[in-house]
Amino acid sequence: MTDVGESVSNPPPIGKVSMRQRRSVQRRLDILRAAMGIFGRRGYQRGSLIEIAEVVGITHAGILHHFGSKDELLIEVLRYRDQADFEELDVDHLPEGLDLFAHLVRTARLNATRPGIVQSYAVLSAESVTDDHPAQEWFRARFAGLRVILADALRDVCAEHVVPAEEDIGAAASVIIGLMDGLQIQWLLDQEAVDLAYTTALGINAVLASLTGGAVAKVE
Amino acid sequence: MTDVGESVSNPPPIGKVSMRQRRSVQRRLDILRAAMGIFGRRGYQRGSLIEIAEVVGITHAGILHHFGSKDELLIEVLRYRDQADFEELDVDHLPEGLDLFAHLVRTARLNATRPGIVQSYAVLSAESVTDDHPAQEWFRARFAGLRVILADALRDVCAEHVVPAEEDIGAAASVIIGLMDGLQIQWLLDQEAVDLAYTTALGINAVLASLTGGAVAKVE
DNA sequence: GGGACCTTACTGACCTGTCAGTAAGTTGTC
DNA sequence: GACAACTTACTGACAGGTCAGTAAGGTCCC
Repeated sequence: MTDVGESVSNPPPIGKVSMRQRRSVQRRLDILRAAMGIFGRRGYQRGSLIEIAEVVGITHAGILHHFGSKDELLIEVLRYRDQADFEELDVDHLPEGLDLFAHLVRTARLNATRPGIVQSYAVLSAESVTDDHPAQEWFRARFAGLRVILADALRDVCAEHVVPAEEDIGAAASVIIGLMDGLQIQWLLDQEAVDLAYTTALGINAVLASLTGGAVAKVE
Repeated sequence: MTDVGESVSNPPPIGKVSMRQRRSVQRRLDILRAAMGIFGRRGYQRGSLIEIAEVVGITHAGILHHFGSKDELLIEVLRYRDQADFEELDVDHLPEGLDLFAHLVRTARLNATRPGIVQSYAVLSAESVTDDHPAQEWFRARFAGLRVILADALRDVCAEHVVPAEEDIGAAASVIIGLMDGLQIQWLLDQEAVDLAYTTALGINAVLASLTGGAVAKVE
């Protein structure tokens, strides 16, 4: 599942900002954006600091000056991605209840316009399950958090109708996250064959309908 | 989606088999199994021929003698995995109609007992979307084939009830494949938090119910 | 049945390339 | 002049792949 915004601690600049500071912040952003692109296209393992550095126009040692190691850079990229999503979708907090699911479909629609970003997320999340991967804990926590958010929203939606068993709520949350992620991979491999937004909406609506006994309006 | 068996062309041995031939076949199998384990645990990129060779008890050059290159080894591993699934589930042809979906849930139950195999599939399929990945075409073809199989089965199931739009059949097929794959990643990251078989069944049933208007029995 | 001859299954040394990371020097801003 | 933001130059590890050589198996001829 690409992209559900999450608050990111970005300490606001206080007082005067020197030109040097501003340049440094800009460089870090440049590097993060480049890294996101390279990691997306090539994966974390194959994507090298040298490639990233070339995009930015510096040497790979310059990147290590800003981010201590490749692993740290990866974690920062993941954090940055969350924040960027938040801004792009122009929301400052996640919607609740049924609105959350409409938001997810909107996100899928947005994602269909940016394969690079989707790819970075899809590749990294799957890569993270390998032994000792630097992003493993990050993704574990992220999925756990997402499941809670989705479960809350599902409980909301169901409250007015039949209330399903708690285990079904949890399972349905996992299924929605899972189908979004799985569809992204199929879509990345064959964008002609899979309509990301349409299939995502169909899947989410199927889960919602089955949980509420069809008593809920379709999101789109 | 891990594992839907597919017929693999394994030419039957004709006439007498020399000891050398038998040993060679056995070695190839040893290597394939070891490679599957290493690629699963470490990914294709991180998993090295030297690691695989150590498991088998030969040198990495020995592996390259049997398989011309690391890329070729990967493709053979994928082929081998398909074949092994077929045998393990003891089916010689895929079931049709509603039975196919019951089969998918059974597969999920089996998969829950073998994280290594699931991991190899999940990691490799996601890795394959990166630029110039040696398994990209293989996975593209595999997903396309799966979508056709699932779409056929869905049409079967729906035939006795309402017949949905053709695009919804295709989307539903993608969703089922996607949710199985996506759930595997969540499960690999946190096997306590996700019940692979239960969530898979819930997802599949939700899609089936939504497509047929709830007029179909649940699979389990 | 014994030996010549070929093939297969390797090993071990080596080559080339690439990588992350480090240390020391340079430049420009505050 | 102090410090941040670099570059240049390098190291050490490790990767996949090549190649010559070796040991053993199998085949065929006498």
